[in-house]
Amino acid sequence: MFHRSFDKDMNQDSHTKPPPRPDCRRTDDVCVSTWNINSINAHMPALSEYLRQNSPDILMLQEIKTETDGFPFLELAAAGYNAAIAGQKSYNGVAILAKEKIEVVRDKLPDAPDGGDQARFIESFCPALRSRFISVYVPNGQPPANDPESSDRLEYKLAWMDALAAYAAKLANQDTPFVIGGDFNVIEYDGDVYDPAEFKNSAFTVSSVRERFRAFYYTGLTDALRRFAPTGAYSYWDYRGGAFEKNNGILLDHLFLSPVWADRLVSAVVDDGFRGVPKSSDHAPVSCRLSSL
DNA sequence: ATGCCGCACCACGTGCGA
Repeated sequence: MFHRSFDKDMNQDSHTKPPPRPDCRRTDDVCVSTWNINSINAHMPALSEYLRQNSPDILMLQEIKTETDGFPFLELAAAGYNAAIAGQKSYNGVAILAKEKIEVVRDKLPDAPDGGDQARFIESFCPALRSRFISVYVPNGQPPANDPESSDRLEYKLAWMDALAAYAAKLANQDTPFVIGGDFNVIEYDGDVYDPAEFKNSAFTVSSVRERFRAFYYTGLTDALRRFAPTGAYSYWDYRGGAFEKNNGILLDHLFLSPVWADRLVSAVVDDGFRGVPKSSDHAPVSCRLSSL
């Protein structure tokens, strides 16, 4: 009787779809990540391992700290990745890694201060994913140690963020879906830092910076991580003082989705295991899954 | 108040980062 019944059930189900697999197993999803790598050459082993384990379709990188000449194109190609880069010697430098072919749309933020001399922005288009992907590294804004009263760097940061908000507003009026990922160097809420008092009135928390951060994403963008990460999720931990072990972290890295992608957001997470490995960046990757267009 | 750590480089000291 059991077998008879079983066969009958099978026949009844033969024209229905199989049960959905868990989200993490859906191979048609698009995985998009961002990571402040703090020198791509110093942290290539960790990057290779991240690509092998997580296999993101797109990875936005910041602080690659090299020009094109020193960029590890060959190793990345061996790992199955194309790269678009806006490089700079020693400091800054951004890139976008992609499994599929990508085209550089621009390698400077329009109307950035100093004409965008600092390599903090790169915009790509991926025909296979029918989307733009933009990697940004917002200026730090803190004064240098030898001139703690100066405001030049904060002013540069504010001007840069004004230009970013203006550009996001332009993108919002275009049809192409996009993701803007990067290190925004903003502590949006006091809950995004282990000790708000220590960062009070810093270039990460002052209202002028928070206001510009919101002006940027209030153009209609969705912060992927906010949908899923709890308060107290961090993406940066200082190298000093055992900050990672104490979880003395800060949330600085974000993935912002245009509306079409926001409707397809499946999950988002900080891959904080990659902050714990030896010779790691001081930032962890942030990644999200999107159901494909 | 300072260094705490780790990166790059006109490198054995300095600038930068958050």
